[in-house]
Amino acid sequence: MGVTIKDIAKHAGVSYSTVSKALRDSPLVKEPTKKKILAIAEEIGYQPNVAARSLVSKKSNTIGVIWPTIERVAHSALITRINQYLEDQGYTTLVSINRINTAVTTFNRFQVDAILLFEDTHSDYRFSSSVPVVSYGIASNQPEVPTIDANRREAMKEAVAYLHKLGHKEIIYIGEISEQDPLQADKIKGFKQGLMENNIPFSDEMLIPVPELEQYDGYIATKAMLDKEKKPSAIISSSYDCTKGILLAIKEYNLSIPGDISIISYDNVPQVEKLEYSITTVGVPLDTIAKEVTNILLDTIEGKQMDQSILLQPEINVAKSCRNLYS
Amino acid sequence: MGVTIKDIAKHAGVSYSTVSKALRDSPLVKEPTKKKILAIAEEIGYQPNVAARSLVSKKSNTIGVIWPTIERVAHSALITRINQYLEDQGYTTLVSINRINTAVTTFNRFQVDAILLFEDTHSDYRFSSSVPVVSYGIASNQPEVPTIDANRREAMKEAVAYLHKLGHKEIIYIGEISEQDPLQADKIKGFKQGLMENNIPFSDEMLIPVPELEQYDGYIATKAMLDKEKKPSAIISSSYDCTKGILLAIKEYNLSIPGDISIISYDNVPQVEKLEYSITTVGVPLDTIAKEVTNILLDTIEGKQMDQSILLQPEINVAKSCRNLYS
DNA sequence: TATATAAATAACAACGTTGTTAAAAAGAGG
DNA sequence: CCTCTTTTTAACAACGTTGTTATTTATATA
Repeated sequence: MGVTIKDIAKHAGVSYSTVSKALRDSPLVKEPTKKKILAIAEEIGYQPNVAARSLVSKKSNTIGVIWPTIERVAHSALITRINQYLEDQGYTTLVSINRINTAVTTFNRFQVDAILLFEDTHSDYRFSSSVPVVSYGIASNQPEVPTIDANRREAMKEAVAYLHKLGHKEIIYIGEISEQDPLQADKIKGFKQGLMENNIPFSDEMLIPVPELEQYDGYIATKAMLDKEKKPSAIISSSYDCTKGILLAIKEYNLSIPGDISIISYDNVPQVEKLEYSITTVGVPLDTIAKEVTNILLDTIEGKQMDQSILLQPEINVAKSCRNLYS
Repeated sequence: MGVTIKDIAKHAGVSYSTVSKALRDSPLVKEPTKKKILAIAEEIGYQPNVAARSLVSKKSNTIGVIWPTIERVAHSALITRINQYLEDQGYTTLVSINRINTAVTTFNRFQVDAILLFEDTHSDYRFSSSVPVVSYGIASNQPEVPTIDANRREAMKEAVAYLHKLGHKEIIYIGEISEQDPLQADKIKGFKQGLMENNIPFSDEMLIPVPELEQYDGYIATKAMLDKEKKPSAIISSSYDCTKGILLAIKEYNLSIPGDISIISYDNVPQVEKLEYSITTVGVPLDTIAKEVTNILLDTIEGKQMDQSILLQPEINVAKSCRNLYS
């Protein structure tokens, strides 16, 4: 085990420092020598030792992702995407599923170049990290940790405004009604604000709660809602999975979209393309978020000063699921 | 940035080698000195440098977990549990969500002490690793990689045998019918074998397919099944989530468990306790799997030779969801 | 009190790499 | 053919730690 540059050096009959330079493609070593060394390295299966390398270079080309709640599937698509972008930039991501403090400590020991923190709830922690930390989702309770997030509130406001522009007044919101989860709470705030700004009176029946944001929950909630005599003209769904369930329920009741009922879905994930209906969505495209987060991580590594808090602006992706009541 | 043992040494007025020993709680340094050094280390916020440490000790006290399919939630609970056990043993886990080959390379560079590989599908890869690899789920196509898994086939056989013992003959299986996914295919094999061994003739209608193993899928499939005139006397559900959906559908049809219909669920996760009904389950308890996997990893690290393939035997957890037709 | 022995601490090499500096080899100019 | 550059390669220190060996200090024995 453990082929080192010294082994390569022996095989090639050069000094190990020459090998090091050849492997890093330094101009300080002649082309033929470089070729030869590279070939030998390949042949004897050389793998650079990160420990040694980062010991001297103080860089590990690794980003630590803290994701304590893997059991909740919420961020997995985003993390996958970010991982890809970082890989393109020559970085490796490593995920820790431990408590925030433990994870920060681990990543500091490993001298990752930056830490990306996903947190779902406002938990009470406090850590010190010599490695820069960027938080996605909700503002960390460490004020010095910059945060990036999608502007959920704005998205919901836009959704309401869009529906109102099409003449909708009986709008309902299907989603998680939780004070605990600030991400969900924010959406509801946006919904209410949107109503207010468009002079639509709010009432509690406009909020249909679901226990979780899964397909199943959307399905059940929608069926219960459709069983009532008074049906809304439009539904705002608070997540893609929820939307899937809503669509199925609507189909089961033989209602047409957007003929009988309009629907706009939060989340801007590529999967919407695959749905049976062409669904209008609002939100920050997953890919945009991934790109932004990646860039911020890279900037942070390069020591660029950044804003403390970045809110990504949502986009409406108009499809055919909302009916214009005026036409 | 970067408090090192040399800094501690200066503060304490001792040599850095003494500090190293004190921090590792070596008997070679006097108790008062140790105390003092520890205090100073704490005070100035010392964090050992993994790079340096593992460079010399060739150990990182880290286990690399390869989990390329984070978007599928299947293994998350198990990974969480394993992570806990390993933490108790002084190990840190790091998860890579990259392709198997990339992940193996990364973990080799990082010199983790062992690699735990989760793979869902038979993919065609081949890697070389100087670090020992243990695979969970399906046998790796690298014969030298030991595999540990739950005996799904046996579990299903036991489920059928149990139901047969209670007098059931109209048994159906609700689950994913996929040739692609060897884990699911194995369950079905067990189901069929169980039928055969108990002289129950098999027919295709006994297999109710679901697109995925989610709650929603179980719900829909069960409803469709209950709409037919001929209802089974017992259902075998192939996952916990599926079971949740099945229960809801049954409830919606005002059928009683086990009065009208019996149910036994695969998966042996602690959450069953929280279900509305007391459900009989079959499978290897999640915790048992986690413990076994942890032990095998630790054994592997210590260089103990192990069997190439370990199949964990399932247990039946009898509750009140299966009716005895003879009584 | 001098000496042998044990205990505690210090010094140093090593791990595998990189960056800098020194040395050797090759070319250019007279 | 010798000197002066320039190119290429070699040598070496450093990164922060651990394990081994050497040195100092304290303790026990005669």
